[in-house]
Formats: sequence, C-alpha cells, structure tokens
Amino acid sequence: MEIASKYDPKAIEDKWYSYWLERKLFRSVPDEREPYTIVIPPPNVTGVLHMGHMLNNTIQDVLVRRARMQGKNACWVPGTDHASIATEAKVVAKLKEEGIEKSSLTRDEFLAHAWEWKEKHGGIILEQLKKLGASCDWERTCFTMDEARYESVIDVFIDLYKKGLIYRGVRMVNWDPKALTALSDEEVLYKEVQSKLYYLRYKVEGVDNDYVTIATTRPETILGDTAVCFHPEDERYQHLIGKRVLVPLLNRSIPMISDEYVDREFGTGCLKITPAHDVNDYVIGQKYNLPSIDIFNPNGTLSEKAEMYIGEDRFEVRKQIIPALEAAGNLVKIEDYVNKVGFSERTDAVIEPKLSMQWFLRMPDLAKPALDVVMNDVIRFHPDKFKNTYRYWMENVRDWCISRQLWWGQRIPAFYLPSGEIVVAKSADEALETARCKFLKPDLTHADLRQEEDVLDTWFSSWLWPISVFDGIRKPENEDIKYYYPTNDLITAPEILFFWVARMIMAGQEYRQEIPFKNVYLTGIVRDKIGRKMSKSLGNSPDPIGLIEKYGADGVRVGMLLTSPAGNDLPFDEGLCEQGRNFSNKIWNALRLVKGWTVDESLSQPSYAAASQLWFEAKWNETLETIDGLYDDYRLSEALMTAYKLVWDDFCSWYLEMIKPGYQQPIDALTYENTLGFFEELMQLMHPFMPFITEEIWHLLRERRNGDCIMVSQIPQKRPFYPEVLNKFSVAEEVVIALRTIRKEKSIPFKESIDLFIRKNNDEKPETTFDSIVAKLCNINRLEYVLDKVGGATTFTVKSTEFYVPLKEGADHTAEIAKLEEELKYTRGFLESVLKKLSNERFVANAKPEVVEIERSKQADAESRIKVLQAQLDTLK
RNA sequence: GGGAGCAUAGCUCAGCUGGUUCAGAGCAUCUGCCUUACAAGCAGAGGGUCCUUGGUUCGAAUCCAUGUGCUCCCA
Repeated sequence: MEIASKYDPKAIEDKWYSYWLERKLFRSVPDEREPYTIVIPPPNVTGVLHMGHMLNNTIQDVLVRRARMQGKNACWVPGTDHASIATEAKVVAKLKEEGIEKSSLTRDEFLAHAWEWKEKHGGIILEQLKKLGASCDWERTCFTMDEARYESVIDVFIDLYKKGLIYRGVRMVNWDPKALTALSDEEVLYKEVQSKLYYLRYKVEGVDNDYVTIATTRPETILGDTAVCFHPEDERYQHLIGKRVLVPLLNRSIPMISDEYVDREFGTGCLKITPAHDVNDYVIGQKYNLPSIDIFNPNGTLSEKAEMYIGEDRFEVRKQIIPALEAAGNLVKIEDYVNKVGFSERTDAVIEPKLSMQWFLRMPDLAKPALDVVMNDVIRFHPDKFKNTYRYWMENVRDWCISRQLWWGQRIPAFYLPSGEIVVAKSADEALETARCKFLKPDLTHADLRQEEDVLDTWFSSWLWPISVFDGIRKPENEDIKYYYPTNDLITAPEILFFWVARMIMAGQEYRQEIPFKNVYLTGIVRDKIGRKMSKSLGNSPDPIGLIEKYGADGVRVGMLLTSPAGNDLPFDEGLCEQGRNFSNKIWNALRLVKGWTVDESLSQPSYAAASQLWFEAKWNETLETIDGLYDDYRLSEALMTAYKLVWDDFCSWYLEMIKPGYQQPIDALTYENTLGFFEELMQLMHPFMPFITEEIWHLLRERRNGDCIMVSQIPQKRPFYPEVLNKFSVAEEVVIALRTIRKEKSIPFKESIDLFIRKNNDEKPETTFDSIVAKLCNINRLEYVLDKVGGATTFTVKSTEFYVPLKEGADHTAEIAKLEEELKYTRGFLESVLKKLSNERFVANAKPEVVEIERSKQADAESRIKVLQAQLDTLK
C-alpha cells in the first residue's frame, strides 16, 4: 500500500465529516441506553468563530465523543442565541448604510430586516464548528427566537408574573444617549479620563456669609441636586445639622443630610446628592426619601426640569455653567483630576446613569436553592474554586432587570389599559378578554390596549436553554426532556457564571424541580503571548479557520487542549498547534511503518516480540487507568498529555522499535496482529481528541465493514495486567539508556555489535524477561551473566547489579574510577540523609510505620549499592 | 475601598489530606545524528535558594502568619 510520507489533513477531514453526517452518526434519539447530554453555550448570531469558541467547543466535543464511545447515547445540542443588543446594533448599522433610519420603520418592518440578517449571517459560526469536527446533532439545532423557544420564554414570563415574582420598578440604568437605549453593565467600558474636579460653594440658607463647599466632576448636574451630605462624625460640619442650603444659580432650597457613605477624605468631605444621575446618590435618595429631578432628555440634552440651558447638550452645558457659577460667586477652585468614565461599547458615547421604568424578576427565593445545590456539590464546578465567587454573588443577589428597550427579542407580553392598569397575557385577544373581566370593562377594544414596547433580556431566553432545547417548557412530559434532562456537563467561561450558569440552575429548579446539569467545566480566557485577551478590536486573534487549514483540525484541537487546565487562561501560541500537527504526523508515520511490513505466516514469534507485548500490554492498561482517572477529574489537558506520551514515547519510541523486524525482513503473524490491535486501541483512546486522523487510520489499519467507524466503536476496557512487569521493564530501560550513552561516549556506531556481561550481587537471581529486548535495541552480540568481575571493560551499575561492556581499546581506568567515585559519593550522601532520619528517635516514634519502613529499605538499597561500587573501585585501583 | 485567587525550570503547568528517587511534565535551549516510518524526526544533556521573612512539626514546595508582586470579582 502506498501511503504519503506527510500527513495531509485537508482531504481527510472533509471526507470523514461528510461520512459521519451522511450516516447520521451524530444523531441521537431517546432509547434504552444511558443518555449523555451537553447543550452548547449558544454563540451569538452576530459572531464569527473565535479562539474562545475553539477551546470551548473542542472540550465539548472531546467529552461527547468519549461518552459516545463508552456506549452512552450521546447528544450534543447546538444552537445560537439572538443577542438582542448586538444584533439590533448590527442591523441598525446595516440599515443606516443603506440609508434607512430605524426610526422610519415600524416594529414589524424592522424585525423583517433583522430576520433577514439572521438567516444570512446567523449560521456562520455553526458551519465553522463543523470544520473543527464538532459532533453535534445538527437536526436539533435551536435558536433562542425560533418558535418553540420564543413561546417558552413568553410562557415563563407569564408564569413568573402570576407567581408574583415579576414586577415593574424604577432603576438606574446605563443609558446610551446616542443609541437611545439602556445598556447592560458588560456593554459599558470604563476608561480613565483626564478631567477636572470643580469646587463649588452652596450658600447656607438663612445665614449670612456661610457656605458649604462640595467637589464634583459634573457641575452641570447641580441642577438636579436634592440634598448635600456629609459624614455624621465629621466635626467640620456639625453646625449644619438640620440646616438647608441653596443650589447655585437656581437658589432652590435643599436639605443638608448626613450619612456614613460619605468619604471624609475625598474633596471637601461634603457631597452633593443628585439621585436622578448617580447610582450612589440614588441609593441615598431612596434612604432619605429625597426627590429625584431628572434634568436630561434621552438624547443627552437638558430637559425642562433643569430650568436652565434647556435643550442644550450636557457637555456644552458643562462649558457654559462654569463661567456662570464663577460670576455668581459659587466657584471656589478647579483641580485636575483623573477618573473613570463609562463609555458605550457600541457608540462610544459617554454613558449617562438614568432612572427608568423597567421590569424585574425577584431573585432571593430563586437564588437560595440554586446556591445550595452548588455548595452541596450536587452540581460540581471544575475547578471548584469558583464555588467561592458563586456563593458571594448568590448571597448578595440583586433583582434581575429583564427588560430592554429594543425590538429584537421576545416582546414582553404585558398590555396597558388606558387607565394604566396592566394585563399580562399570551396574546392580545387573551389580554383583552382578561381585561374586560378583571376590570369589569366589557367595552374595551383592542385599540384600548397598548402592548409593552420593551423586549426581554437575552439571558431571559438562555436561562431556559437546557430545558427549552428539548421543548420542556411547553411540553413538560415529552420524551426528549424526560430522557435528556438533566444534562451532564456544561462547558462555559467563568465570566458568565452568574449571568447564565446561576440562572439556568434557578430555571431548572423552578421548572423541572431538578438541576440542569451535573458538572460545570469552566474554561479560561484565550490570551495572546503577552497576556492580552484575544479580541477582534485588538486584532491579536489568529483566524481559527486559517489555523485549521495550516495545522489540521486535529492539530489545532491538540494545541488548544495541551496547555489549558480547567479554569486557567490559555496563553495561545501557534507553536502549540504546530506541536499538535507534529503529533499527527508522528502517528501517521507509525502507520506507514506498520503497514510497510510483510507478514510471514510461517514465522514463530521471537522472544523479544513476546516480551515487548507483555510489557506494552501492561503499560497500556496502566495508562488507561490513569487517563480514566484524569477524565473523571475533568483534567483534560493532563489526560491528553498522558495519552500523547503513551503514543509517542511508549508506543512509537519504545514498542515499535522493539518489535521492528530487520530491514526488508518480514514480521511474524502474531506480533503483527497484536500490534494492529494495540494501534487500534491507541487510536480509540485518541479519537475524542483527534477525531479525523484516528478515523482515517482506523480504516487504513484493517478492512472495515461499511459503517464500522472508530467514532461509534466502543472504547477499550481495561484488562487485568501484571504491574511488576513495568518495574522490570524500567530497569531494562535504564540499561538501554546506559548502553546508548556508552556508545555515544566511546563513539561506537550502532552497526558495530557489542558484548554485555552482567554480574548480580547479594545473591540476587538474574531477571531475564527483557534481556532479549536489551540485546535487540543495543545490538548486543553476547549477553551473559557472570560470577566474576570483567577486566578491561567499561562498567555501569543499576541498583546493585554490575554491567560490563568490554571495549576493543580496553577501558579507561582513570575515567572509570572517577565515575565510580562520583556515584559512590552521591550514594553515601544519600545514605547519610536516610540514616539521619532513622537515628532521630522522634522520627521513628512519630512517623507512620510505612514511612519508616520506606526509609529502612532506602537504607538497605543504598548500603548494598555502596558495597558493590566499593568492590568495583577496589579491583580497579 | 471590600472580597477572592495565584506566585514551582526560559515559557505553560502538575505536585491529592505535610514523609519513597535532596521537586516532575510538555514546549523551548544545548550536544550528537539525513540510522530506509517520521529532520514536522532520532539519541542524549543542561536548567529550579519551589516569591520574601518568620512560625508550627521529628520532617514543609505542601499547614499558619507577615510582607511583596500579579490577576479577577464587587463597589
């Protein structure tokens, strides 16, 4: 068979992915097997695949593929979320390019454009995941706004409203005056800005020539002041208790109050309170029942409430108000000051804290059980250090603001009556019906009802995801939800532990009375070499598809996984993918070697081959056990590294070299057959990490029946093995390495055979299991056990056994002596430290017996080795 | 300002409830090799006062405290 000398992933990857798809091997339907379920963290429809997705989805695919090979009914549900703010911004921008203003469109017209955009761009990321090898059940692909998901969200809203958990309230939001919408905290970027601190004095009412000075970075907001506040223990201001002061320019009278919130060290220790325009002030305003004066219009100009500068932009007013204050005698001084200002991620406008009417979901009752299941390890976090952060957040949970001033999303099913009453209902008809009955107004018509304009927060869809993808909200008794829920593992980023993970747990408990998943694997952030988060705006992210083309999907998967323990950031380096690619090539070449052999049925198995198989069988089973343990602990990068070393070091570097027949010599059938077996099993072990190359090799190793694929094969089970074989082999390994070193030092080419004489000591019996292997790997002509020392030979010692290699030119006595003396010195020092421990009465008395025992055997080993080394030295001298 | 986490080889990380080899791995580095599976390779080697300083202990990379540095979360 002709096999290319370099592995070329391109053709192979497409071939196998379509093969798997055609045979519907990713498809899952409920049956009698144990289910294994993962729901994808739905990427934004606006997004394209980035390195974070690559990492996250590689991990999911590894887990799903492994579960499938363990005989479970594995189901990975893919999908996307509608990302209301991001998508709406994209659509608005696109329309603007076409000369269409959003404001000129009706809601329905706009949504038509949005859907069109979604159909065109919304699936890109899922298509890209296929290149990575993702084994999702694509027939189950969901979207947070498709019919089932949309209706589920509405049903849940109505249900929670009926339960009294949803209410309307005023809240300080991050207002983007350019986009005319509220933004979530994540969409606000805080930047340090060089600004000014203005010291302004307020006249104390009714007292001549008494003033109070405050410091502010936003002098224009004084028009909305409703109090001035100082620290209750601040001696400087005690005389002002109960007094009132006058807002400059307006001369409005406002109270002096005191509260511990005030930082006495900052500015003058006196703080103006503007509840409508500062979050902290808002809280104080609530506490002291202060009025809120909202002096801004939605677009950032001053409103009539400001009484002055009406219609002017807030920053223009800041410029104008300073001279006015100075003229009025209220400006004390101006200082330079650096502070952090929030900017809109989308429009770069300075965020205006703004009070607005929003919809809220009451959290405490939902949060409590969701906290408990994590703290009790019913749901396990990997790594579990995130339990801390989770607890902190859940214990200090605030009500969830679920409304957004957008059109793209599930429109809140609340209807307002002309009289201001609210009816929450699934449809306008139902709302009308309810309103007529409830408020005894049979004359009401559709025209009287006005539906809420706002839509729901995107997270209000995603928190139902593990349920809604199986349509478990609308049809709680359907087969899918009963079979697949709760899901097994959730793989996501720690940044959204609260926004998403916590809320899914709440929704699960509220709507299924059961947790949504059993394990949460938290990935790190993919960073560039100098530690910056990879992002489109920085341009420091490699193109994932480009990487796949360059290194192969398998290579990239290995590269991503090699250095990313759970919860740790991944400092990405293309070198990692290169390592992955090199590994693919290594496997490929092992295949070329094995498939290049000719089998001679008449040959019986040589002893070195039998010994090789004895060892590799043990090594394989031992490693399999280790890897299973690592998977159980979700230590995927360690599982991969362990498998990587098993393939490269143990199988390729040792085993294949050990059994390899001479050049152009045939191999015996038994060894060949067993080697194919090992190779197959190794490929099965690697398959979750490297799906493509392993599938290819699976088919090249043997003739396969149609549909006999590695991806649906059963992962090998551990067989009983003899662990002592491994210790015996590691001694043989040491001997081989020592012999290689001798060859190198003495410049003896491999082709020139050598002799090896072995002398046991302390009445030890020869252990010959792997002698044939030592002989083969080191090209040894004569390998003999002797009773006497061998003169004129170079020597080395493993444990207490002496090895002699006679040299043509005779041994270099001085060098031999120096080598022995150094070893002796080291061993004596070692013995000394052991003896020191053992002579310490308190050690012997306090340490566990087995620890003392270990020290005793270390002592015995060192002593016998010293004896051997000493005797060797004596003969040489 | 409050809270949490981290600090081990040049880099990225292991090192479980303190006790087998005076600390391990991969990559990188260095030295030999184009040995007919593989130079995307083979065979070897070097490299760490386990952040500082104290403490607990027969014994500390591992536990405690202090300091320093970095990261994240909340305000």
